[in-house]
Amino acid sequence: MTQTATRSRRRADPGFTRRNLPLLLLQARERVMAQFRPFLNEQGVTEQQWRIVRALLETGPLEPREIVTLCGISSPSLAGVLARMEELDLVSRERLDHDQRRVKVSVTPRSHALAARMAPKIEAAYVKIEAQIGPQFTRQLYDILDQLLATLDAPE
Amino acid sequence: MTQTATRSRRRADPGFTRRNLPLLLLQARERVMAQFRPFLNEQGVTEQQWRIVRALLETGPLEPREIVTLCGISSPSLAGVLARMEELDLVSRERLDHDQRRVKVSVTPRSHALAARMAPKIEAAYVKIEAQIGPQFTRQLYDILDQLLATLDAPE
DNA sequence: ATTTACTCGCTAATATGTGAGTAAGTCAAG
DNA sequence: CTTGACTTACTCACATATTAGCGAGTAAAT
Repeated sequence: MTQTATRSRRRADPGFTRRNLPLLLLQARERVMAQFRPFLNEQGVTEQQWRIVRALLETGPLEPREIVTLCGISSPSLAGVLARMEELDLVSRERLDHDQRRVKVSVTPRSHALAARMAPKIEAAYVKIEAQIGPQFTRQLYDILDQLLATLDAPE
Repeated sequence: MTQTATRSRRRADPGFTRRNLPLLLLQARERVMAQFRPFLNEQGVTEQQWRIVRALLETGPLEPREIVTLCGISSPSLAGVLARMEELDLVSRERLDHDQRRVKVSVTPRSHALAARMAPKIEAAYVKIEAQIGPQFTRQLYDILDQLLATLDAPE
């Protein structure tokens, strides 16, 4: 009976030999994000909006194409996100003179003010996280992620 | 002038001292997922559907509450996902007799067949990934993620 | 038996992700 | 100068995420 059950389970269940890596990365991100989410909600910004504001502050004005690759937001999503952010006066958009296809996205005073309110809390959360997992482990984590990203670049 | 520019930039830009960890984890997951996505599309299943099928096959029938924590899908999302999966005959749902609030979600022959078609390609993709990043690095990656998840468990 | 607190799955409204496709703009070849 | 390949941002249809809240069901305390 046990034999039959085992046999039929084996026939039906492919029996995965590897753990679910995308799921592990998803859960890891969620755990980290949970440390920051309260501050985002407090300030009334979404994760995507904050990612874009932070990228613009660090890099200067960007074009949608660049935001897509830098922030990991798909082009169709970005269209709506930027429209809402412009409505909220978090960014401004303007066409480039020499190439009417392209757009320049810039920060506004309002997003500067937002970042000024957010930054201390974000920094404090990072300090707390690093204290929990240890400085050596923190370095390892960043190193591993950098190496993974460097190795698996071209989707093919 | 440069001084003025610098001064005004400093006033506006909080100057983040930490790299964007959630973004790094997001990008890492996306790079890995890109190795599997073609197979999912080929078989006509979404990422969430496949995560659920795989969890059910590995663990046996589950209740929605358990799927939420195991698969990292929020309860509101899961309602729609399960409804569509039931429509596609990928899972079956039934109320528990002794507690009418609860539901048991089970796999169907169709999802068994799906998994049988998927498993070899998934396994091959893992082999390819591990070959690219090396076996030692692979272990480090899983270890780091496990430790991170073990350390940052309770959101508070 | 009834109130009370709680659990569970679900709905509603809005924002974002995914896959396919499109219109306008640019540019090089004919 | 015009055609055709290409780029860029965008739209559309649908699936999922997020936040809040709801209604039925359960169980413990009255």
